[in-house]
Amino acid sequence: MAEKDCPIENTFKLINGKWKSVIIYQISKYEPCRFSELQKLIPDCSKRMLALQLKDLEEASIIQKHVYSTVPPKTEYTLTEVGKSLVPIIGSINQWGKKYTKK
Amino acid sequence: MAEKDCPIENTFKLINGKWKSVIIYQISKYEPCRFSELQKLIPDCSKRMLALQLKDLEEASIIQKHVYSTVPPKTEYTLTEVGKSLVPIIGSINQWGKKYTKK
DNA sequence: CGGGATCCACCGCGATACTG
DNA sequence: CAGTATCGCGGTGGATCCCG
Repeated sequence: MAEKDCPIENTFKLINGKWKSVIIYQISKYEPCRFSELQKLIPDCSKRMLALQLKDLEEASIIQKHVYSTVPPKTEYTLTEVGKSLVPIIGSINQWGKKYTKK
Repeated sequence: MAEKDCPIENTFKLINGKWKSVIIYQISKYEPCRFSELQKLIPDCSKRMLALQLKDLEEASIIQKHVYSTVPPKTEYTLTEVGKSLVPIIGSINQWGKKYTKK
């Protein structure tokens, strides 16, 4: 019998969403990151998606948003401890991809 | 500048699809697995989806299908070397999920 | 600058039924 | 037993415009 609620599935829900893992990875490399920085780092992710994914990640307590209420506005994203604990996993996924993903 | 083609994204394409990672995990624990075994192990995954995902994984050379042309038919799924190399990663995802995924 | 709101196209996925 | 075929809908994500 399979375990009733699957940690794998739950975890995937968090880092899935098409861009979340990449966002976490980029933030881990360059944090703190501004919104516009992330746009440049992940050009294939639309502005809308980036905003949505960041919101999801924030609600999942994986990243933290710091808003500076200046004009023009400025925000910075950093990883939480939970988010940091995810980095090695994403790192190994990255390594695996380099090895086994051809082209 | 972001790397042009992202290994993370590529890898996620492989193990994504909602059930693939769970399928790999279950096969790694019980291989060789029959189709009906996997159905019982992952009851939330519909028969149709299971078939589709297994086909994807086979085409990605992550699993191998062995068909016994008997009556009634019998198939067994096993991991390839590539598939096995994925197991530790999925394992750590599982561990992470146990820790940080509440209820 | 850093988003949110709205509209819409696509396709992932379930339900059901059929086949070798 | 181990799949495939067809239908249909709901969610995901892109394009565009707006707003503090």
